[in-house]
Amino acid sequence: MPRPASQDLTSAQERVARALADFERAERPGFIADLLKALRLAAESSLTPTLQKMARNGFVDILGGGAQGRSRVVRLTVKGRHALGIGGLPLLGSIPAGPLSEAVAQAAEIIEPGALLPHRPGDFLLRVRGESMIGDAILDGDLVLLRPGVAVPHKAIAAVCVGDDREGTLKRVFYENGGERVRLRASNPLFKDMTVAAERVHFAGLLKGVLRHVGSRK
Amino acid sequence: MPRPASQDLTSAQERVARALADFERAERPGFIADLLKALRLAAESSLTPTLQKMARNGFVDILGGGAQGRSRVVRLTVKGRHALGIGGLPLLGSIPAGPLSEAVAQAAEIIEPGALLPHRPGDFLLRVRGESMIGDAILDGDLVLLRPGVAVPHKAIAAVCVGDDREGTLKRVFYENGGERVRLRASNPLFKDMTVAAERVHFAGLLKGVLRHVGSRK
DNA sequence: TATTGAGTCGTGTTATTTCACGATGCAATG
DNA sequence: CATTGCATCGTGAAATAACACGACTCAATA
Repeated sequence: MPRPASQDLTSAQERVARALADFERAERPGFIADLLKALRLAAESSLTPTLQKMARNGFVDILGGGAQGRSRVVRLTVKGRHALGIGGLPLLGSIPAGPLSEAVAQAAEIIEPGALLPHRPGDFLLRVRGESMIGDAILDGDLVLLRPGVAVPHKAIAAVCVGDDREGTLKRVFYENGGERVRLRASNPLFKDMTVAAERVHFAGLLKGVLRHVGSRK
Repeated sequence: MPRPASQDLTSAQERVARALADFERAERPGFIADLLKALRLAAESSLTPTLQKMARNGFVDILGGGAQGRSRVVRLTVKGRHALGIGGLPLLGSIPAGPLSEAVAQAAEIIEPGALLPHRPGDFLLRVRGESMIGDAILDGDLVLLRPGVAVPHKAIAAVCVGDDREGTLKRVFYENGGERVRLRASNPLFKDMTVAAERVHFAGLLKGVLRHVGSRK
């Protein structure tokens, strides 16, 4: 076997990385002591040099430490997870024709689950009821990500409440008369436009994303 | 101020929780020593009782420890993040009419970012090109979550490759002649159906989800 | 007013960890 | 065959963290 390049993991490094992946799956921090047990290593000094090499190559982060007695915690980086072929969702350029692992290696991007739908604090989800936005490819049962407290641009889709209406609906927003009046349009042609005074309209949130589960979950 | 119920955080507990949230945002593990510094507490014994109460009430997890010299790492639980009103996306029952915090408190569910689109190892994303699935509310530029290696049910949508075609497309799949032939239908009526022998069809993945970003990301 | 509990601080003990050093076996390379 | 790098193991010393204890303040209650 040729000596692996610094982009790859040596066999021992891969063993360490897999153990770290197990820790991550169990949502446990990667304490050195636990890692030692999982790898059945006798002494901490058997692990540290390997770990330091992995950290130098960017496969893991070593947090804490720096002084004697101060515990370290090891974590896989995105690069480390990628090197194992796990974690994150590969965003492929085209439908994979050959073996999957090959396609994953060519993945244009690896997207972490948490980054799938970028959101800020304050954002919220709403489950869409009814077919009123079917023309904008939003179906009954879809989840929509809404952002309150931001300006709703002309022609954008937002969750709006009119007057004392508590329920509210998704509508495409058009400003008319220099902003005095607001036209609300459902994208289903069966629904008619509604035009109301701007002060009677309350924007609950601007549409930032759409999410749909197909088939049974998981 | 009345003594808070065990479901709420006392002021000191909230301070600790906010510090932990900061750590989480910075993707740093919650070492006791770092926590002490962030809270400007003089001694570790000032923090431990508070932490233990929070752990008993399910706001934080204390990992590690158990023996002298073995470091602990503290992490906010989902309940803890919820108590701070941060983290996770609240799935609301209806559009919030009043103040947002009230609506969030009534949230039917708090969804962690990683659980938004449930996926298994091996799943991958593909960016949809073209308007061929517009009738199924999948637009140009949407991301679709595909699961390879599972059976494609009748009438389900899947990424398919026919023959030597490498590109592949999203199609709705119908089995005919007892499974001998497969009819592939784009949901855009401008595209015609295609019927091919089952052995010439390769399913790259079964559609499990659709994801759309609206407007600029972030 | 007395009581209760939370939060804070300090001290001492003890177990554990990190760190630094050297030594060995092994595989692949030149 | 000698060299190089990796992985493993052992030892010793220094430093630190957890743990347990008691004491104090402060607020809200009964």
